[in-house]
Amino acid sequence: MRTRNYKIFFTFVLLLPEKREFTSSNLKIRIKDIADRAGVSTGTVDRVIHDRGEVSSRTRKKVMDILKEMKYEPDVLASSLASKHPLKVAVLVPYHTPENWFWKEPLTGIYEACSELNHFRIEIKEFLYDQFVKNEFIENAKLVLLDNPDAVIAAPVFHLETKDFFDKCKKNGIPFVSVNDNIRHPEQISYVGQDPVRSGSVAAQLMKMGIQGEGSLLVISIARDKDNYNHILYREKGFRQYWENSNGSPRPEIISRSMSKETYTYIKRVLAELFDKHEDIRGIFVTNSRVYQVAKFLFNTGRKDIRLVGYDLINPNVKYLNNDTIDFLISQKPREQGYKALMSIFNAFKLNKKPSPEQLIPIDIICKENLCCYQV
Amino acid sequence: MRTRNYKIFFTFVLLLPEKREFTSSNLKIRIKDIADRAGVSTGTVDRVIHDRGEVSSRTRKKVMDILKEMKYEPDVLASSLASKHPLKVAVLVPYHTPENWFWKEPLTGIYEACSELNHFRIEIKEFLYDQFVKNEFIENAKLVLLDNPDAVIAAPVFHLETKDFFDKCKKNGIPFVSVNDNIRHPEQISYVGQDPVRSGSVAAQLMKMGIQGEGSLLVISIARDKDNYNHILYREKGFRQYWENSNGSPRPEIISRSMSKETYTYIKRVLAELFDKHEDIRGIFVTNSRVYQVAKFLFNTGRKDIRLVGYDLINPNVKYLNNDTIDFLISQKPREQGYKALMSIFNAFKLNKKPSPEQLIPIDIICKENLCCYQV
DNA sequence: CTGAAAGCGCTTACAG
DNA sequence: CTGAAAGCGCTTACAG
Repeated sequence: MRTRNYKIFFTFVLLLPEKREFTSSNLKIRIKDIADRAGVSTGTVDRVIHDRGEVSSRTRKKVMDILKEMKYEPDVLASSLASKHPLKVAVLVPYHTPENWFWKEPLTGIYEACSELNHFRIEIKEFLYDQFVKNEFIENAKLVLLDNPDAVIAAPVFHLETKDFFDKCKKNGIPFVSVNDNIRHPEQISYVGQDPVRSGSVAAQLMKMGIQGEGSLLVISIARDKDNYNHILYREKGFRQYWENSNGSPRPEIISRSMSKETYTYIKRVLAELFDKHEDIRGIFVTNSRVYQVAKFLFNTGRKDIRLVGYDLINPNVKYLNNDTIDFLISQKPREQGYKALMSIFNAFKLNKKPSPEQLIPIDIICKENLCCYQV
Repeated sequence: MRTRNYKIFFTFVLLLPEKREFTSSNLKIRIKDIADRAGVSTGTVDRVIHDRGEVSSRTRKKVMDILKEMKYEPDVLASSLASKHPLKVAVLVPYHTPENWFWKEPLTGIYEACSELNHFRIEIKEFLYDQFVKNEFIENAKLVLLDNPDAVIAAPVFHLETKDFFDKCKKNGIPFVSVNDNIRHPEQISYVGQDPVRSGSVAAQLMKMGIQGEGSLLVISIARDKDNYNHILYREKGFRQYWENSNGSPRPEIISRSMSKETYTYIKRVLAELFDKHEDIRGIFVTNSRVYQVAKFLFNTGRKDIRLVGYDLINPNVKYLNNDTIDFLISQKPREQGYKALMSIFNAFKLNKKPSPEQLIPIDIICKENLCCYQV
């Protein structure tokens, strides 16, 4: 008689100086056990488990029932070891450049997760598009579908087109995870990203710490198209909400201004006008990563008295954080997003664990002093 | 002829709209390949790899050489599947109570990691001691050694005694990871925790944002014994360093005061005296989790104008963060510490990956608005 | 539609 | 000190 492995599980005894130990108990249920019980072969059980077809509906039903009854859980190790097919994951995100490497981070996170899951065979295929060119998105989305991956990770930069793409994934039976922005597709297995409204409130609280007393605040949104706009709107909303909810303290005047061009000359002119018009500006909240443009203006004009808060640890921002022009940056942790997205897919496929539908990333506050810990 | 699996590896081609794919290439090296090459059996290779003895030094040498030459990497899946012995990890940390649950978190992190590594057989055994009772530490340290685990995770609350314990681990060939506090034992495989000096500087920058202009700052250290003292000293050092390095801006006077009793009556009296003596106090930095005691004082005396920064997301602190008495808390992320500690051990044992000797945890800044993201 | 057998890469008694 | 063989739990052709 062979020795069987025991299933390990936790006993949570939390009496004080007590020890807690893993306790071995009930035998692990194997495919063989299911097969014996159902009076079929392991091959058949495998077919049922993986829905490979070629099983009579009667047998199928019987096996399914026993599977449930005995609470079968697959052994990922054995399964991966025996399987010849790797898990193919397609990643559909904007590409990055040395100047704008924000979108490099989710990829890095994905590869990080991948290397932790080294032993399970996972294949990543990248489909990268220009974040400002809708057609490139559409083109790449098509390629993804042609490639027929097991799962998809996508950043829904273009909302309508992404919805369309997700619909098609659904039709082809390909599960998908949305990162960084949430279009709330009913079939997405998870959203991994920040709560933009909340991050606006965080910005507001940081601002409040820095300004004390009266004065007005500027909310600057710099974006050359409306497609990436959702985040911006939500962030501003959160920023305003904060002041509305904080009773007692003096409420500053909040002036919103959006700019449709990203050139410094343009931004500089608009800012100069704003400062002329409003002499009591105490702080500026920039609703996305373009905060460095505003920082440049403040730095060049020697306005050290203005509090400045914005988003993302991209290089130009870091530079102005280090010379004290930007006070705080809020990180979207794009790397963590990628990491968690891939992990969710792995868990869903290999461990049959459904990820929680909304995986909110913490809103990290970065200042000059703690910056080093976040730059790996 | 059987079909061989190919080893998967990354090609990092970062040209722009290019796709990046996993490319299959060189065959994975198996024990069998090594055995063939060395003219021995797989059993012998296994003995060499795991240093199980019973191998002639000649054979051993030959196999070792080939192992290196062919860059053999074990297949964890197969190895775990075949192995009967679980990885036994002993955890030596203070126990927690409902009021003081800081030390619950590393355990939670460890179990989190454990459940991610579900399929590999890992057994955790807890050895918990009263953080204020040296003898309990010593007693539990002995028990750990008796238990003869494969690896140890320990929080070096009592420095000398921990050194002694680590020495014994070394002698018994048990690798150990130090969490939360670093006694820099030359043999520890890793330290997982924060940089306390740096966290003091972060506190200082947050303080600076909030105070503008002149005034003095209080640094309060509340600890009833000297054993946990290292952190406190380093944090204060970082706090002072910040002002020394920040030129230009007005430098506040910094008044340090340590309290050896934790009772509110005592703390209240001392604080009242300090406020009497120094009328221009603008902010208080409390160097550990006892910040709630100071918050209580400020709250009771209606001093809403004082900036307050301290450590750790324990319940009483969270309460005062939520009512705006504490402005910022710095989190030591004890859960993440536990998580990383266990992962390091797993990597070291199963994947032969040496962890980096110092794994610094980011210094997270928590305020009322982003608190929710950090409370899981 | 179903089963028997070989195989994934490693570890483990067992025999010598 | 060494090797041959069985086994970990699953998947995969192949034969019927």
